[in-house]
Order: sequence, then structure tokens, then C-alpha cells
Amino acid sequence: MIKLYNTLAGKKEEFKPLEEGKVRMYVCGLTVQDRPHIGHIRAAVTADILKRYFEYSGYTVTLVTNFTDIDDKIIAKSQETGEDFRKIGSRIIEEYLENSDRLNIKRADYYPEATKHIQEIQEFIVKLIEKGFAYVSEGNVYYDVSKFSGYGKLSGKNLDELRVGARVEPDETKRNPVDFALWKAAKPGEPWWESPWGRGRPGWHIECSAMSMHYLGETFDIHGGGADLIFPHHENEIAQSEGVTGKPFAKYWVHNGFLNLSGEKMSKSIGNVVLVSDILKIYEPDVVRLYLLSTHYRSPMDYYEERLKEQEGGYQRLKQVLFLLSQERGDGGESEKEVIERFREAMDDDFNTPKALSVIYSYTKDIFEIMKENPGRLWIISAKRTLKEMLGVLGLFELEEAEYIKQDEELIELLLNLRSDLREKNLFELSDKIRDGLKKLNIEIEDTQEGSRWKKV
RNA sequence: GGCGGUAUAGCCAAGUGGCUAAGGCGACGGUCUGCAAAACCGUUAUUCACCGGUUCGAGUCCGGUUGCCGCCUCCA
Repeated sequence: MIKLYNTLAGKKEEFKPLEEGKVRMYVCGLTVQDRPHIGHIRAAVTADILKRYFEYSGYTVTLVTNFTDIDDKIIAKSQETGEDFRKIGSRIIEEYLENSDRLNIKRADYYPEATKHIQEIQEFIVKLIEKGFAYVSEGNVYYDVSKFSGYGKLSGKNLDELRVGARVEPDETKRNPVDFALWKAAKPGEPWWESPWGRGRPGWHIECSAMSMHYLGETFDIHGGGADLIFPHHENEIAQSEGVTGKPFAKYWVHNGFLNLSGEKMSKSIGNVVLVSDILKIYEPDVVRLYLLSTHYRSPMDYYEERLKEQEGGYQRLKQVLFLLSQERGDGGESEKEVIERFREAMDDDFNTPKALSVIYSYTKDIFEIMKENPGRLWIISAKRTLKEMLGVLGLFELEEAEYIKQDEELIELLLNLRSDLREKNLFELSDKIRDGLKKLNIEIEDTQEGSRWKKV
């Protein structure tokens, strides 16, 4: 039984899918105005862990992660640099997906972009106007927040307080300062699309409502994203979607905590960002994953490079134990139920990855100990399977087996070179020892005029 | 000001009322070793921000205080 914290309920709840055996989830990706930083990837890894663990638990998961590729900031950036706004978007999307692949984040099933769903967005707005939730004002369309009685239920805010909040930008064309734009009229020089209300572009929140409904239906299981999206973004999405359908939008709302830098939220506007691309130049992807998973996804995290570096110790340890176990080739066997059980308990409890990692680490300790006593082949294969099963759910060390094979090959080359040197010095007793030793490992050496070759037999 | 979160060892971090407070990193001591690395063993929180309360029993529940963070404006 998986429990997850639902922001809407303010507590952990048992996960019950809307449709047996299936999980439909939508996670807000990024607004593609700037290169992805480590905070963005924390959200992506969080979504990835949910997807992987649900799949491991037998669910079929449909994951949608959007890219908002048109908004004020992107336009501003485009006007500033002269680069076409579409180009900015596609460049950043490319970098994001490349980072994401390197970190072994499973691809979402869909990565919809706002500008490719203008049709759906407009249809959505039309419905909101028809139902009286939205009004047109000088080429803009606004959502009339006062018409939606549930407004504030996600973020725990109430309208009166929001109205008092002076920080909401007053706009003469709005009826009420808290109303938000569904469609924005284009100013001269801005990108636009034709619409029933004149040339313009979608507002910020509408694309997520339109696209999530398009790909996942009117009601789906999980909606997620960073904690800063709770208000106003997700609150507004609820108002839009439930306004149109009259049905609950998402059943569970999952928000990941922030990654702060020097005690402050990592943010483009403050300028204190650490790019994923820069981190990956220095650290192994698995080290970065271990780092992100070492804190529960809802807890805030402070970024310090030393803490990332710290993870290298654990990384080496895990690598070492896998290497030790890889002496027995082959997979299969049974995994150790009791260990897996503890792992699942941790993950069932709102995806508690730090706890899950502690199960892995203490199991690693057991393996080292038992390996000293020459356990049988079956035990080793079972241990390997158990360990890889758990690591796989966390998306760790999935590429290692192939690497070890490569490492073995390099090792054999090293021995052959050593043997050649010995033969040149006529130290045949030692060189034969190498040949006999390798033969026992089913590796045969053939000496040819061009040098030594080897093959597995 | 309102809302939400958080406070556990040198650092990171579990702990969702009950045996001696997980796990990792680091540090120190030891075993092993030609040297080194790895591995292994041991040590490293009488105490969980503070003050009260509930309870046979609280890090865990309740009330209060303080610190830190986030949201309330674009933001993963």
C-alpha cells in the first residue's frame, strides 16, 4: 500500500488509483526561458522516482511533463537577444532532455508544448466564457476568480486576504486584481496567434489545464511540481479545470521541496543558480542522483558542493560491492524477500528515499561481510539481484554491468601486455602462469605474429 | 501581517507513543598489507531548538516561545 502526501488534503493518504492498475500523472516542467538548474532536476527526479516505484509496484504509469514555451519572460528574452522565441525554447528543451537522459530519468510519455496546443487552449477558454467563469476585456480574457467557490482550497488562501495583498499587479482591464489572464492581447512586436478575441497568446496557467485534460482526461490521479507552483499556478489550474468540467481535477497533489543555494531559493531572478550541465561536467550522474535522493523529496535542501562531493563515498562503496558481486555472471535467482520488504516499506511511505537508501547501504554491509566467507554462486546471484532490484527502482547503477564487462576487457589487455613484457625477458614461467590462470577463467590466449589475441571459450 | 514547512551527532539524514535514537559521509583506533587502496572490526547523540502539558511511557501527541526556509509577484 503506497501512501503519499497530498497537498490538497494536507496529509499523507493511501494511494488509490482512479482506474485499477493505472496511474495517470502530470508534472509541471519548466518555462523554457533559461537553462535548467539543479532545482529543476530535483523536480524531475522526484517525478521519476514516483513513476519508477509505481511501475515497480505493478502499475502502468502515464506521465506527462509539459514545457511552457511562450510567456512574458521568454518574449522579453527574445526581444533582448534577438533570438527567435521558438529557438530559445527548443534549445533549452534540448538541454533539459539531455541532462535528464544523462541522469537516467525515464522519459515521460508526453512532453507537450504550449505553442503546439493553441487550439485546445482556445477551446478551453471558450468553454470557460460560456460557463461564465471568464470575461473578455479589450482583447484579453480573464478568469473571474470570484465565480469559483473553491478558489484557495489547494494553497489554503482566501480571497479576501488576496484582495488585500497589494502585491497583485493592478490592471485596469481586470474586474478584480486577483483575476488572472487566460488570453493576453498581443502588444506590437510580440508573437501572436489568431483567436476569437483578437491576436494574442495564452496566459500562463491555461496550457497546463488544457494539455493535462487533452492527454489524461478530465480527472486524473496525480498532479505534481515544485512547491512554489502551489500558488498561484496550481490553484489557478484547479479553478480553470474544475470550472469547465465541474469535476475534481487531480486527486493527489504532490509537491517537491526546494533546493536552496546559500540559504536562499535558487532562482533565475536572484541569479544564484547551479546549472545541471555544469554539475555533470564534474560529477557522475549516479552521484548526483544519490545526492538528490539522500533527502526526502518534500524536505527543503541546501545546495553545497561539498555535500554533493560527500556522496562520492557512498557511490564508491556501492560500485565496489557491485564489482565484487559481478564475479558471478548471470542474473536470475530469487531476491531476498526480507530485504526487499524493508525497502518497500520505506518507499511505500511517501517515497522515503533516504530510508530506502539506508536499507541498501546496510545490505551492502552484509554483503561485504558474507562475501568474505566464500558464499556459493547462488547466494551471490541472489544478492546481486536483490541489490540491483532496489537500485533499479531508484534509477541507480543501471548501466554498470556493461561497464564492468568493458572493465574486464581492459583488465585482460593489461595482463596480455604484462605477459608480452615477461616473454621478451624470457621469463616464461611467469608468462605461462598468466596464460594458465586465464585459461582457468575460460579465456584462451593465442600468440600470433602480430601479437597476442584472446577469446572467451 | 496571513498561509505552509522545518529544527535529531562535526556534516547529511531516518525516526508517524514503547526493546539499548536507523543509515551514509567525515574523523579516530585496530585487523589485513612489501607499500598503497579497498574491505573488515571498534569508537564517534544519557539525548532529539527551548518552555510547559497529556501519558505508566514522548524525538514522536497538545499548547506556547525562538530560529531558519518557502509561498502570498515570474519561479521546479
